[in-house]
Amino acid sequence: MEIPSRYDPALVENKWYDYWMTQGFFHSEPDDREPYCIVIPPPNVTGVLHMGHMLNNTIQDIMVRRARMAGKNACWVPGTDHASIATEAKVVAKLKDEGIEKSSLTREQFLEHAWEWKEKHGGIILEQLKKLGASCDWDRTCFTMDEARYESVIDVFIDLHAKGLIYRGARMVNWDPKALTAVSDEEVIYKEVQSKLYFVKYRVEGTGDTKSGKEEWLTIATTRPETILGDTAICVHPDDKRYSHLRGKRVLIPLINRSVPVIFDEYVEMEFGTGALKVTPAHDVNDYNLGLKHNLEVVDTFNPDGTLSNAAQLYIGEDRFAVRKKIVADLEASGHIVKIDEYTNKVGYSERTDEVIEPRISVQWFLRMKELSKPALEAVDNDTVSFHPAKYKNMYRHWMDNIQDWCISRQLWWGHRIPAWYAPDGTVIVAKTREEALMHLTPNPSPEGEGSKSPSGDLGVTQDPDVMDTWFSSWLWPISVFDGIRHPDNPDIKYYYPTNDLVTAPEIIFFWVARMIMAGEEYRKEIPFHNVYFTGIVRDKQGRKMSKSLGNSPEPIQLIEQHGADAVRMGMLLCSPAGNDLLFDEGLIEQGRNFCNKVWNAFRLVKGWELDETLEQPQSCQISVLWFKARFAEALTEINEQMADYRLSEALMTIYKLFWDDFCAWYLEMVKPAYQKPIDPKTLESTVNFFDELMRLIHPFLPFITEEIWQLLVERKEGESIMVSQIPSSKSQIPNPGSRMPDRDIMSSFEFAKEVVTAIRTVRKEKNIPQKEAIQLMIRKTEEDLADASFDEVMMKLCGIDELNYVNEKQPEAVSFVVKSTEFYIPLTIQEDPEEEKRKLEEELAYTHGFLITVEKKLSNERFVSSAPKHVVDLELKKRADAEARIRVLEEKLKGK
RNA sequence: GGGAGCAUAGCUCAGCUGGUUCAGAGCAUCUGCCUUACAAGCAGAGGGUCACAGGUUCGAAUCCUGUUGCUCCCA
Repeated sequence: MEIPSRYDPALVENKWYDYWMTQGFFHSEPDDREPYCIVIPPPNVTGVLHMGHMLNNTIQDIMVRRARMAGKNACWVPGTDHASIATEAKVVAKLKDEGIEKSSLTREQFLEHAWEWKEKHGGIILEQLKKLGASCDWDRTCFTMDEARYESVIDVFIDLHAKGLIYRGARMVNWDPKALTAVSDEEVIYKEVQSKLYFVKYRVEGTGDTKSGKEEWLTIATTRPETILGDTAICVHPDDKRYSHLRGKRVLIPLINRSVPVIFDEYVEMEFGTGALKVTPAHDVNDYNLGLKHNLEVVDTFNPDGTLSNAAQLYIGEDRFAVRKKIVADLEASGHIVKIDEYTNKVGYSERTDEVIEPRISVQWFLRMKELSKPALEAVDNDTVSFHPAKYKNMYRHWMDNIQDWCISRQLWWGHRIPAWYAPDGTVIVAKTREEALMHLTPNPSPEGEGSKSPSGDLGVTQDPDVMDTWFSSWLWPISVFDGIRHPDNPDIKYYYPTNDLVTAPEIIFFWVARMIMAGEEYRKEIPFHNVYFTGIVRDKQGRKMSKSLGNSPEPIQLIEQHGADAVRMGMLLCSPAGNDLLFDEGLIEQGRNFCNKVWNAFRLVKGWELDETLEQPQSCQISVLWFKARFAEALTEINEQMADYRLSEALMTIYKLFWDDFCAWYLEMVKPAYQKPIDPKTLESTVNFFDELMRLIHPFLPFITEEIWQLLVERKEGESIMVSQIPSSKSQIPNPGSRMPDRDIMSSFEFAKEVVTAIRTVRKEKNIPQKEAIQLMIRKTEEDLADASFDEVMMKLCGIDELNYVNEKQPEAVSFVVKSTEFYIPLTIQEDPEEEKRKLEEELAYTHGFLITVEKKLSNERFVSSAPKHVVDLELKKRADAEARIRVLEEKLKGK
């Protein structure tokens, strides 16, 4: 036998991926078939493949491959995302390593470096996805900043501005002092940190400043003493008796002695701290709102990079966290610190740079969300877009109901530049090009007034230096990959849009999913996809999120190299119940690998059979074929239902059991010829067909091994491939022609035979009868149990029975057992222990009696009989009859002991 | 602080609008086997008051209420 007993994925995976590529199987063009389309959640150009990608893309690949094999025109569009902040940070860091400061470069020079970086690193993940087997249409690969996508984003900005949905305004934004840009609410991650609560006292103005006057102090509690210099009020609750005497009074800010008013507002929690809150409108969102309400002064004490500004008066130019330490020391020295408590609070961090976010007032561009969110909310509410699992609908609705305007500008260079132009007089024009902007500014522009070279022509007009939030390009993705913004009627967008399924992580339901639905409704008047499948987060065995910093994430490519892509795909899926987080364990990949090996060895067995054309098909094989056909059809229905419900891991488990248990452990053992004996043509043909069907069923999950075996199973022509073959369907199932038995009867009849086989195996084991030693079996039927001999030959084969007889009498010199209400005897010379036998029988009898009692209890309950549905009552009646029959058999058997 | 969800075997999870011998699956564990496809295997076995306390019902893992514990989202 030249086929090795262990499957080696390294030998086959690249071979078949190359074959699929050269055959062009991944590419799709519109035609008259039904389309099936998925757009990939574009990975960052900064990223490398991590476990989350592996899971996410395995799922997409399974769905695309199934659709393709179901005869649909399947198209999976890949691409990458420019990741504005992350990429810019990487490029800045890289330049710094080379001794180049970003500030020393012009915008154009910097972007050259950025593009260079993107060309070098941007495609890494896509290349890695190929190792996983991803059947993306690589000819359609997109990038959020390539020409078509870039222009689409600009067009949309201009359009939404024209519609009055985009506006510019001063707001408190989440400022990232490291990246020097605003970020959206969604990009702030709140982390619990151990910090301190400082109790600081402020002197009430007009007390203690004359010799006679008694000093009076007001103590506040704060976690951010460095912002004290920006305080413009102290706020207390109007009902707070402790402070009611301070109405109309002012207090002095420590160290700088600025006088600020004491204000009263119900916003303050009396129980927290001292009940007195310092108000710093420039540096806290809530304080900002309080400031608006009470018309407070705004003193911005920070520079954009998080150092203190001139307005702070003290510590100018020093970092905010250094100042925190210093000011506490100074306050302590000046006697303003009352006490310092340990305190746990939540602090916002930038998702991209992990820097502590500084709330800051600045002028930004915003997108008004109320109007856009309405149709998008409806689409999910009425299941035009279905979420899987559906529990995310609640979360979605809640967010959409409380939606805030979207801050879409970022103070960065890498990205889609905001198409807004400023004239020296402050006029703002949104236009696609400088020329267009100039046309708006000067009704009759001079013909030579082009470009920045002629200041007289452009009147000193400058373009907004900022770019747009990365998600402002991602939200167009399902449309823009088909160029449907610029060319709304092109054949691709008309054919593929709306797409079918989106597979993504729940973490970006607002960042991305919700906004894509909005963009779809706005620009196509149609949803972008019918279904959204939310995968779980990949965690380690201890439930920790996998991350680079923890070092608890395996290197995916290494896993693939070690165990094969099929095994990795299977391992990931086995631990990913729909919508739940998955606790990844390399042991699961081993399970996947073991399964591949099982498939491989089953193939070795079948391939090794020698055919004898002259042989008749034995009855045992005939019935075995009929049984497996029925079992396969049953499993297929189950798998189809599970797939339709997006329960992929369950579908895979059904497949696992179908192949391993039903096909290998039972069917192959049933039809397997004796050692070195040939097989008959009918059985071989059926078995090869089963194998073929099983491979096609498994292929979307394990693309490589199934292709390898499918190609070796029978002679294939060049250009043939399992990935473009038909997936088994209930329609393709031929109802068993040679049998008079319906499938259901074959199945139940086999279940009975299985029980008998198991019982005989137990007897063999208990009585120490070696496998080689043949035994006799006698069956004593009862009237209740209609004789069914269809699997007798199968039983004989599986249990090493050389003689099988039906009898009417009890057999004295034999081991006996009961299945359902049929008695079986195996004649034995060995003496068995009558006491032990009796005990067992009594035990079983007691159990059956107990069971009968519970059934009779139900049946004697009139309210049960009258109110339960008929089929439930009938079932109880049948249970009673079965139990009674069994009791009769057992009792009779016991009498003889 | 506001909202959502979860709690079933050692682990990860199924268990639909209450009703099959309903308490399940896979893994892990234990016991036998190197039985000629596979020890990455084969044949068996054990293991759970369905978080806790009430309630509704002829009947509750399933529906309701409360308690406890955990997770996520928003502020």
